[in-house]
Amino acid sequence: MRLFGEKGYAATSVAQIEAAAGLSPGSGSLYKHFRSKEELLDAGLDRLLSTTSQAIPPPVDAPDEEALIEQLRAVTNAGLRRLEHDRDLNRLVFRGLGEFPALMQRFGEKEIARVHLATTNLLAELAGPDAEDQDWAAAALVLQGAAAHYWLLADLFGRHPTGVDEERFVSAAAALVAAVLKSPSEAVRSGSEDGKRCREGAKDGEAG
Amino acid sequence: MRLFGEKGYAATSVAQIEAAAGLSPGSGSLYKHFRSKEELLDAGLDRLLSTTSQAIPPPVDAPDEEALIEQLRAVTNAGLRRLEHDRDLNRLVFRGLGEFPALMQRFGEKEIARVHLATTNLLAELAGPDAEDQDWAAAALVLQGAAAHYWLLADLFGRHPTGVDEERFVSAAAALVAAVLKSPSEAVRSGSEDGKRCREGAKDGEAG
DNA sequence: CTTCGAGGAAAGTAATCACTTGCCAGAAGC
DNA sequence: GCTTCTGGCAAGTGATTACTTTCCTCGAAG
Repeated sequence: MRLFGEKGYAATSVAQIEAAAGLSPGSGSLYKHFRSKEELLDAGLDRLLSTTSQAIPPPVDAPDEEALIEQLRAVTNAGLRRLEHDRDLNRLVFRGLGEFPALMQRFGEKEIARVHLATTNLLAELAGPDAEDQDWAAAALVLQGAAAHYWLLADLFGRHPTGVDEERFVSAAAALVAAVLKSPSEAVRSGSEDGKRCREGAKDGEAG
Repeated sequence: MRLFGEKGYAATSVAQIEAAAGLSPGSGSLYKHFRSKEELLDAGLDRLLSTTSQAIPPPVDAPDEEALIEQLRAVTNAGLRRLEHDRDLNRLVFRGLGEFPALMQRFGEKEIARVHLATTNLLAELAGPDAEDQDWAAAALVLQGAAAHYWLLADLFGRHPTGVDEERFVSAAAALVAAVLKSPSEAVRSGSEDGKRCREGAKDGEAG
């Protein structure tokens, strides 16, 4: 999975996989364990999806602004660390999985939906019951999308090509979210009629 | 370039390229125009980088909140349209360019830096001179990162896997940015000592 | 009418690919 | 001790790869 993430599925040869696994490259020893290269990808993706990091500190209720921002910074940081922890999986999705729509679908349903739901719930809880009609699902998308994109570029280039370091990014993201949590605009509501369709379905306090 | 973006560089064969170009697949006719497959990628990337969309409506000064949010929505929308317009280029960077660090570097310096600078200037202008010490470079990263990630996932999956449509996303992103522009938090400043290093170097009003 | 060069096609070439076959060492079962 | 099974390796298999060589056509130049 590391090789698939680094160089893509098509560009990784079975011989290289065997060498990385301690087997003799070129010998078909890999086929004593998997019936094909694609089955190996399938099994590996299953394992990656089942071992993704889960827990994130649950939110506290009604903090002051200082604590709120610190909490948002912690959540964003945890998201970045999560992306780094599941590095192979994330790389794989963006680079090599384009030719396998079925596997892509699995990732989209299992992982993206899970993280997005958790982030949505977190924002809704942090905002409190006063702003229940806001489209926190869309706001969560902005936060986690920004984090994912920052990590992705930093991963692709070694460091983020703009030179903005992680601390500055995390601070800016936390400030943006904190601003809407404090003074929610009506524009969030006016975005769509069924904007509040995505509800708090899972009550477990995971996020990231 | 379209094939490279769709299936990746390694997974696209010269025969497929020839077929897509109207040549007879399998014949080496491509080599009458390019000396190698990699030189084709290089030349194609050059052409894509030189034909990226440029102009975005320049910002107006000191609008009220309604107009400000509408402007931010327009900018975010323009960013999404820009990503779609340069679809092949963006796909290529995230999927197939991992094996060519030199080409990656070219994209990072030319394109990412350019868009990021434009977005930073736009935010700084919209915020006005009262909030010049804020880290607009990092805030711009959040906005354009969120947009890029939204587009990327929507492109990979056909539509965004969370089900949040474009309008909701754009509204949420505009609301977030509008909130910090209205009531800037000091946390943006406290992120880093040299947070305001990235200044307004180019005065052309491009963004997206 | 001849010359010629640009560009396309057919047919190769060597390398690499995923994958298979045959063989064998060693541990386990009886 | 004999068999059996697991898992490793060397040596292939045909397919596909990027790329080359050779030949052909066609249109413009002289």
